[in-house]
Amino acid sequence: MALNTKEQLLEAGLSMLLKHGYNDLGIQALLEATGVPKGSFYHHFGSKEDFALQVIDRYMQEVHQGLEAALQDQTLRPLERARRFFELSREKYRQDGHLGCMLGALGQELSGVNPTFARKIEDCFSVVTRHIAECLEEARQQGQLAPDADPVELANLLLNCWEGAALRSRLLRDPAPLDRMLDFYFAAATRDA
Amino acid sequence: MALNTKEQLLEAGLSMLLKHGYNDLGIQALLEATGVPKGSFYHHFGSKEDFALQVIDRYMQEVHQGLEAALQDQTLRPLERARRFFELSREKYRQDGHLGCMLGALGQELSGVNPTFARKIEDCFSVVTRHIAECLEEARQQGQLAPDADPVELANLLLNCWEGAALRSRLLRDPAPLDRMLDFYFAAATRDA
DNA sequence: TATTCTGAATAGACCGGTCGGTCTAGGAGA
DNA sequence: TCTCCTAGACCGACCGGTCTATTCAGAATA
Repeated sequence: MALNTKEQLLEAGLSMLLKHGYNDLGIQALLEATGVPKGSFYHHFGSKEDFALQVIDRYMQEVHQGLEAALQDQTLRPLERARRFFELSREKYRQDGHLGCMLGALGQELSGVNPTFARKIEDCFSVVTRHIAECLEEARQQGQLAPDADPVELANLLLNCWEGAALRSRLLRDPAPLDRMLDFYFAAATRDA
Repeated sequence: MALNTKEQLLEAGLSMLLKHGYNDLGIQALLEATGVPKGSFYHHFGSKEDFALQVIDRYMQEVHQGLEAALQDQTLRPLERARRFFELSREKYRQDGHLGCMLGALGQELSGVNPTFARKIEDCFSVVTRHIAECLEEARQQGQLAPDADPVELANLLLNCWEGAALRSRLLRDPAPLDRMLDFYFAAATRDA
């Protein structure tokens, strides 16, 4: 039951961290929600911080699944693949109750004070943008983007604006800002192809 | 000294809330930083939440100053006025140590759990977008934007993307994402004027 | 196969410290 | 004197984390 318990904690951590953030999530609440005793928690995790970092790793596993599902889809042209990734993310947010992106939430909450989390989350973002940038480079080569477009900068732009839209979507519990942002971005990026 | 004490608390609250967020900011730390005894705090504020809400009000006073300084500047064309507002904000972020926007930070941290803050912060955002939208409408009338452009939607887009860039800027302690976002947005919005 | 051993995992009482918040007393200006 | 404000001791609750006892599956031994 060892792996099972750890999995259970990480799984609950995904939803509880997304909703409560880091500081408002008590270990005790997590244990009550999962029925796991405290001793088990500190057997599997060195600290609350260690736990949260592992939850982020798990979150990134899901992100990578999304990236793979969208960016490897050979039935789509490159730009549509990139957009598909964010549409898949939007669907995940919907399933989670329109609470937006955990990376954005934890990044805002913790990066003012905790450099470990700031670096961790920035690393996650930069991994994602790297994948998106590769996809956008393909789009550029296929003429979907202007020949002088900068895929890395465009990818960062896309992700950053997405995170802003995700915040607004979290405030309003409404996915509309996400779609509006994608419409605007892809219209703008495509226009001078 | 009554007003003075309250002012002092709000002033310290501005910087401490921006850096620490809500849950990581202890009343005690605030009192030690200001030299104010606990009794005074609870004389002026009903609770920690009440205090934070008033800090947000104070933050919005500064935002309104920025809005006024930028959007009323008759030496600039409307679109340049809008951009100026965000450039003023960027300078404020710089002074505060590149910690981004307090509304975005508190919005992400608290909106999952606390509807009072979610509503409050969404209200702040919608007030700002309303001003920006008026300015963009003027731009549309003057031919700086396409005749069929939707100023309200464009204003929301602008603010949301800005908040995303502010998060990234906070993570990296670097204003570059803010400027990149403005460049992209205004190039895109202007292109088909 | 039966028995012993062992280390991982479970279980929760318990710890000091800190949390937000209350209370009462004193001081200052009207 | 009366009202506002300062002042800080004090409160119970809860925080993250430690500690020790116990359980239990499976390897080792015979």
